[in-house]
Amino acid sequence: MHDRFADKLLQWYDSHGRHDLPWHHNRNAYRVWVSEIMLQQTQVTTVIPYFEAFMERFPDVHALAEAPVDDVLSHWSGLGYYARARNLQKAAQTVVQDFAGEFPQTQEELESLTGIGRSTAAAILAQAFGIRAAILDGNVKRVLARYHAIPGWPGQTAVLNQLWHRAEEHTPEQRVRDYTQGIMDLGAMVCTRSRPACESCPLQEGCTAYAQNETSLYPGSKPKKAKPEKTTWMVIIEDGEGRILLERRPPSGIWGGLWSLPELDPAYGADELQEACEQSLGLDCGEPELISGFRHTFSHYHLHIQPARLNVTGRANTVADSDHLKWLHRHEALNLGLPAPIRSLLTEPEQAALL
DNA sequence: AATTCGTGGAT
DNA sequence: TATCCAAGAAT
Repeated sequence: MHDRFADKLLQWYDSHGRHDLPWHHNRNAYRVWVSEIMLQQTQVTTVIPYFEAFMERFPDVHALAEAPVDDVLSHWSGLGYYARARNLQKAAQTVVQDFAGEFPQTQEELESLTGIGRSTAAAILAQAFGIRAAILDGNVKRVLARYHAIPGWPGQTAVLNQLWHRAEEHTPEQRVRDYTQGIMDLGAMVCTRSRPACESCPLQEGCTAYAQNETSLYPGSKPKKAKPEKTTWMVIIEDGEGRILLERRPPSGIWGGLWSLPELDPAYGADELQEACEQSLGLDCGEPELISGFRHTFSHYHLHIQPARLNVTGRANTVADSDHLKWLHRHEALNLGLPAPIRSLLTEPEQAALL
């Protein structure tokens, strides 16, 4: 079936699409792959500076495969969803070891690499190799849900299956690279979440939601749930030389593998922090100085962070440097993979308190 | 199928 | 200020 959808989209893309994003230059599978992983659930404007710095430090798959994991995480610090960074390096090592450093060119082999799912694999095939494959990211979901007036939330399997069917249907044999970029650009620039620019849309003629004047109904929104509230102490413990104690997070779970401040059970009162430091960390500390607390919001819960500063009075090395505990100067700590609010706390404690 | 996993832009 | 939700994947 000859699909006018793709023809109109491609014509629009030629004159109105984005042709000079950083990963469009020196295009190769590695750069396309890294950009696609960074762009998962993350806006383009946020990704650009991270992508530039990452490519400077890890210019190819070998550099990434050989790097210390802390170096990789530090380049991801602030970007969120840190499993992406850990998976990225694992996949780089797989590409080097199992694929002789060359990215595979089949959907199945790409999806075998951790962190690469159906849509990302298709994006790599199309963008890097010009192989026909259908993508279905947030932009495409929005465009297709409106064009075909597909009701329901795309998180539901039945809705998602319909969207995938339409995505496959519209993807052309020719110019898949431009088509793939073009449909994402259309979603980002014209078929936007709110107030879409339907008057300048090349697909207006066939769009069912537009014909019904109901673009705002598509795609269906996610059912909302109240986010639980959690609380924690975070302690900035300094030794006599002005070094701070940092603790590595467990490999899985929130902020997995990142370095953070030691946390103490919120059941402790402010007047029990010295005792808590002694019990949890084996450190003798002086009077705590409380910093204003603030709330950090994750995708699925709120965290009240109550920071406190304490100085070590006894011997700081009762806590030895290890794989999960380190004494570091502030500027050394800032070179690690730190969660955003902890980086903020260590950089501008008073500013962080205002968040 | 439903949860988990971050952060910040946009409104 | 609060809410939604981004170039999703793993479990």
